[in-house]
Amino acid sequence: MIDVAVLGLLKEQDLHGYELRKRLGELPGGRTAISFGSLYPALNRLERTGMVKAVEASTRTDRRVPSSASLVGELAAFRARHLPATGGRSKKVYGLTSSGEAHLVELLTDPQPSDDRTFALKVAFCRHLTPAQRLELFERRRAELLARVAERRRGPERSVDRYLRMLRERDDANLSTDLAWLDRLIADETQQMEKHPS
Amino acid sequence: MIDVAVLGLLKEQDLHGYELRKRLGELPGGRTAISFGSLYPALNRLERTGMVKAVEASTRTDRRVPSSASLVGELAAFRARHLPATGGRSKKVYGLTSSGEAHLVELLTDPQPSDDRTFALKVAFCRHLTPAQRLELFERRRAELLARVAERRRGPERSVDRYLRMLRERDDANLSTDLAWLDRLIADETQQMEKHPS
DNA sequence: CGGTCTCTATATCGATTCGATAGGTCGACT
DNA sequence: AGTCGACCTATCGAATCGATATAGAGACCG
Repeated sequence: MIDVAVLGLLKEQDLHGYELRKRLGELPGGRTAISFGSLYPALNRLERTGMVKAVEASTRTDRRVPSSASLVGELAAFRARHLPATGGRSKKVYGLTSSGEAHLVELLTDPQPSDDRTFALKVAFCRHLTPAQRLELFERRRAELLARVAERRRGPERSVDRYLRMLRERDDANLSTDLAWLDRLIADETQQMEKHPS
Repeated sequence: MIDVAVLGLLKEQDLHGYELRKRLGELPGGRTAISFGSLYPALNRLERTGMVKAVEASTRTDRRVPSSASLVGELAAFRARHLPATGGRSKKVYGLTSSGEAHLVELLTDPQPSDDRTFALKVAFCRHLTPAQRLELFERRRAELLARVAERRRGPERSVDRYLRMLRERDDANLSTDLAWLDRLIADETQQMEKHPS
């Protein structure tokens, strides 16, 4: 769901559509980029349901420190800091409402299994969860992956086709990698909880 | 694209919608399953454009050897072989036309970059290509993955957030796995071409 | 015998998402 | 002077999904 992405990004900072899409494409998790054809309708929907509201196009929209950006980027940032409301069409800057903030946590802790893209997004914003909620998220994903492994084992069927066999091998390898990665996440989180017990 | 999947499956055997979807879910490549809401409109579209046509609900629709199927499956296969037109609603069995066959090869050799799901489908049916066409498919994919690696290196940005860092690590691991897998495919294919030069 | 469950099978609905495209402003390079 | 690319919002048609309706047949159960 695109909602997780939008609410997660707005949680940290008010943004307008174009910038929202750019940051979405930048964050890891493999192919997170979405099209404007999805984004703008989604923003309208979220505004209609009160999760998000348009804020005044504030001076100082951009708070990022342009640490090692390109020359063009630095110039753009300079302009954004000193010459409000320049460049392009008038921006419509969106901000998260309190009910939007609540909805984000709901989406992040939603127990129904997420597909790969959605899970990646959840991890990307899981810093807004409690350690216990994070552990639950990771454990649920682990269970789901183990179910996939089991399901695959049920029907090996020994394909006659070379390429189908190769595809299966690739799936196995990626599943193993993902499981090992998840185990590392879970171990780290457990350790954190032991060091700082609530 | 769903077309690759449908045409690829029909290339080997005439099938009806329900069975088509079942087999699609069975073949490897991770989450290849599609919904009926996609399949039936797609079948209508393909029929309208002459890629596919409804054939008579022949006796002997099922030619699969029920080698190690479940008991239920064997019974169903037996029935399918001996009692035509039993079970469920009347089937509409689709077959590939010659122009559909040509379109399949076109889709399989289409040089524009495919997303992960589509690439998996292409590999699943690449046995219908010539060795040279297969090599091209694999090499193009390899180039695309290398481009992703390069793009990622351009903006490391050293996230402050632990979970974003972990996501990036996971992406790196999966990319490496995929590249190694692809190299194996390419090496095997090259070897095959040397052994059996055309 | 009836009840109801699962499997087979086709089909459609509304909502979501995508890809392409069309606007429109501005500065930079040629 | 012209055009190129960045920024920025927006919409359209088509593709796809998930849920749901409909329906026949056998299986399981008391």
